[in-house]
Amino acid sequence: MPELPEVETVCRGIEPHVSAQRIAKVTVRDRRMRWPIPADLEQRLTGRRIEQVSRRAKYIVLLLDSGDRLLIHLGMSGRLRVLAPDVAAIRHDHLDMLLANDVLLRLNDPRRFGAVLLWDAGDDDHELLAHLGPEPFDPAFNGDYLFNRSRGRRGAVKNFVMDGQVVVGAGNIYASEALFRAGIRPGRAAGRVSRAEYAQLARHIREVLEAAIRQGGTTLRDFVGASGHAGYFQQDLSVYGRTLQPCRTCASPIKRLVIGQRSSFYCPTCQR
DNA sequence: AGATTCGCCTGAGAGC
DNA sequence: TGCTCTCAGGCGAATC
Repeated sequence: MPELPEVETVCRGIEPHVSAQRIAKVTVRDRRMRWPIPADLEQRLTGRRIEQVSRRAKYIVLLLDSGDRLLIHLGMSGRLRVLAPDVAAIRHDHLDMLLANDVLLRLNDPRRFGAVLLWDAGDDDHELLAHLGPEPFDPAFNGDYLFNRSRGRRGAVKNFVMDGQVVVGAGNIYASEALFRAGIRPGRAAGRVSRAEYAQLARHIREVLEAAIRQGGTTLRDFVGASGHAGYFQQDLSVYGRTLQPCRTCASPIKRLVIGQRSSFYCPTCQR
C-alpha cells in the first residue's frame, strides 16, 4: 500500500524521466477510478510539457506548461511506472502518457481507489488539497502543534495523527511505528497525551518517514520495471504486523488492537 | 466540531 | 486444483 514514503519514492523515480518532457500521446483505457478520469484529460494533456514533479501528502503533482496540474493518487494498489513505449497493456492499466523522449508513463490500479484529477490553472488550491494539514517535514509540524490541536479530543491518538487534516503522511504502518518509538499506546485519548510526549511523537513521525524514504518505502513500488518486491524498510518494522512476536526491545509479545476499523500494533510494556 | 461508520474495489492468502 | 471466504486499507461522504 503506497504511503507517503512510497509516493515520494515514485516522484523521485519518475522525475528524471518525465521532467521537461512533452506529452505526445495520452491513452485512457478505463476511466473508472475513485472518481472518473476527467473527460477532457486527453485534450488538456496532449502537447503539454511537464514542468515539475512534486508531491503534496500522497498526491503526485505534475505541473504543466499550461498552468494546469495533473494530480495522481495511487490509492491502495496504484502503480505509476516508467516503461518502454512498446510494452503491451495489461489488466487494470488505466492511463498511458507517452512522452516525447519515448518514455511511457503508465498508471495501473486494480482496486481503483486511486484518482487522476486536474487542478485547473489559475485556481489557488484544489478542493482535495485545501484542508490538508502540514507535511511532516514542515517546521510548523512539531510537538507544540500536535499538543495544541489535540486539546479536548477524546478519540484515539492514533486516529488523531492519521487524520490528514492534522498532519499528512502518517498512514497506518508509520503511525503504529512512530507511536512505538515514542512509547505511547495507540488507543489513548489524543487530548490526554502530554506536550512532552507529543514532542517525541512528532520527532518520531518525521524520523520514521525519513528513514522509510531513504530506503525506498516499505512496499517498493517499482517504477522502472515490472516486478514489485518488498522495500527495505519492511525489515525495520518494530510492531506493525508482528502480532504475538517478541518486542525487539523487551521481548513482550506484540499486541494487535482494532482502532477505528484499522489494525493497530503495540508493545504493552514499552508503550504506556 | 468531533467521532464513528460506510462504501468503494480486487488480489492474496487461508481453509476446505 | 479450485472454490469460497476473509481481510487489507486511503479517504471522502454521510451520519450520529
